Amino acid sequence: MKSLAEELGLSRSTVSFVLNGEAEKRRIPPETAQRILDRAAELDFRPDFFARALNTRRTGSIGLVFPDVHEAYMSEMVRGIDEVLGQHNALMMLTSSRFDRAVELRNVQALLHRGIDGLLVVPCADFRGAASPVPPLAETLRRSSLPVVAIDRVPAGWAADAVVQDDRVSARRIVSRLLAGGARRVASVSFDLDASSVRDRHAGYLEALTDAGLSPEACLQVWLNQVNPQSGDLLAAVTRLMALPPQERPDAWFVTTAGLAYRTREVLVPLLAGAPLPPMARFGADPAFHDSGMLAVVQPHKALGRAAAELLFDRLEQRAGAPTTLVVPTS
Amino acid sequence: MKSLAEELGLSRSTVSFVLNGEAEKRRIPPETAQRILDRAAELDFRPDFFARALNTRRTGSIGLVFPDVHEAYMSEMVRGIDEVLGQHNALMMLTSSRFDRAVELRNVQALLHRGIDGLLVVPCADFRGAASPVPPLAETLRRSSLPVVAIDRVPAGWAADAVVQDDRVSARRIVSRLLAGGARRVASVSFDLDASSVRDRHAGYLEALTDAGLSPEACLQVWLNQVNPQSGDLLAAVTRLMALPPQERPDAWFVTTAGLAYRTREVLVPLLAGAPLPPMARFGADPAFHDSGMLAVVQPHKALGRAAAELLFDRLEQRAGAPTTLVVPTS
DNA sequence: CTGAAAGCGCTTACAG
DNA sequence: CTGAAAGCGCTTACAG
Repeated sequence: MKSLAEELGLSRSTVSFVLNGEAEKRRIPPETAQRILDRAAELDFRPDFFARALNTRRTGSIGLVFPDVHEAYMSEMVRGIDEVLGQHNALMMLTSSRFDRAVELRNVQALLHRGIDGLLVVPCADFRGAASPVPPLAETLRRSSLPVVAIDRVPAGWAADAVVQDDRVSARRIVSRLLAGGARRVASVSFDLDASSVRDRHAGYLEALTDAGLSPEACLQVWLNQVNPQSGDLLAAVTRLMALPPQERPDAWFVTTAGLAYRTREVLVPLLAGAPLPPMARFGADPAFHDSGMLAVVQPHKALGRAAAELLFDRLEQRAGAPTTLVVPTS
Repeated sequence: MKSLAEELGLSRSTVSFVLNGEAEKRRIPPETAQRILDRAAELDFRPDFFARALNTRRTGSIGLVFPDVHEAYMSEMVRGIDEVLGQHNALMMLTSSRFDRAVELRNVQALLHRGIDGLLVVPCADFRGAASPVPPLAETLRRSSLPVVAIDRVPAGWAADAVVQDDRVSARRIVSRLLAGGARRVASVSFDLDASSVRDRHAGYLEALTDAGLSPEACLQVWLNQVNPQSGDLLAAVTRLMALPPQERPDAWFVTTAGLAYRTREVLVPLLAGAPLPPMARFGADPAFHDSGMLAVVQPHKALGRAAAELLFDRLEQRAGAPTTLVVPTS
């Protein structure tokens, strides 16, 4: 930049102003400005990122923290986010928390340190009742005063924006479909996470039962307390339910996530002793070209991503207001 | 840092040296060093990222450019990379090129501008014969002199390191299994990409035929020239093959990628008129809990990721040598 | 309208 | 062994 200024016989300030699009504001003659712009383009000159950031404290980067980069939902969500970031000339810095709140916190701190203008996070949740030594993310973020939007679930103590899908209504609707199909005893299987999405899906399940004039029976709810249901608790729970007298046994299954639904079916099939698989419903679509035959709530991942990114840029551009939680409908 | 130095009655240089782990080299009394370290830890002080990078030109960030973030292979590869980055205290900056070389180039430039110490890229490829206006990635990278490792395929003109799987041997082996099962006319379906992986898989296919004493017949090779085979060329090609006289018709299918294999099957099934689906083989495993019944080459994505990241750090640590291409076996 | 100057928060020869 | 000083490449009041 120095050489650019010297070459054109101008001061570095003038060059800097023009390059930052403040030519008008500074009333620099359009002709001078154009000369600078032309020459900069010729040289393919871009102000040094670090020098610029050291002064302005802005980077044009948005941090993302996702529990995993392989779940199918990721891709659509990232795509939605990417579209919006593109419109704002921002770059995303994507990290994976691997469903671990400690890793999540580390990633957020690393992103903060490296400079991001805003953060989008699909927060991890602890199992209910598991006293974690990791301080809540909300705390760290509040101190940093970084604009941030939570996606998919609202963590405890969250004081910022969030974008979620309508978990309660979706659960209610899909469980109602099971009931409309003739089921009377719908079992529900869920990770027992301290997350708004889990609570809401469970609430929707209960509502559907009530709608149908059934009273929810506690014994048909399976709460899993471990990430890996292969460890046996899923098998134990399903076995227990299938050991009930025929008229008390589940005749349909509602599972809160796709992966868990497949595992449930895997465990269930051998226990059926040849009887037909009862209807199953769950959140999360099948992968392409693989029809599991289950009812599925198709989650609006791309719309969630878009909405979250747009909300974030609203905040960055100071269109302030109290923190909101946007609810995106499912299909 | 200034206040830290003043508080301890030391110069900023001394503090800087100690914080950068050069206490020994500078022969600073261990006791002084410890005082600095302790107080820095107490204050949770970390040197400003931008100021540091402005001087050192290093960021501790590694850029990743992947064609997509949703393909299943991504997750394992990212995990492998992440493990190695963790060991080196590096953070990854992940971007998606969406199979578009123009986007790929933009992403690389954005990463370069934002400062990365090295780059890992799963390169996009053009369709063969499609003269792209986008200059080869290799060119841009050569100019930047950034350490870089290509994963999964070696682009044309690549002068740096690469880590690939053994595409030729894997293809040969799996096609041989089709032949060992009794197939005599194995059709091959592939995107006609200008990529080493595509060439190698095709070579392996031909070798397997030769091994079995069969002469490759050109008419059984389907080359697709568009990303989206739903546009009809796949249907046309498969229809053509199935319209051959019975003894010339394919009795097994080898497809170079999983997604394309599912699409091929989708197109094939209606044409079979109730006849049993012939054996199919392909690269890429089924998603969890979904058995397609096809033979599959399980790709060593995690190992590829690990190996690529390790190679990159070797370069960063100056353990130089000529560019190499590592070949990781499949299973 | 323009430029000289201070400053962003560090690192790193260099002199002692 | 330690510190004063220059410099990394910009931005941005401020004075004119």
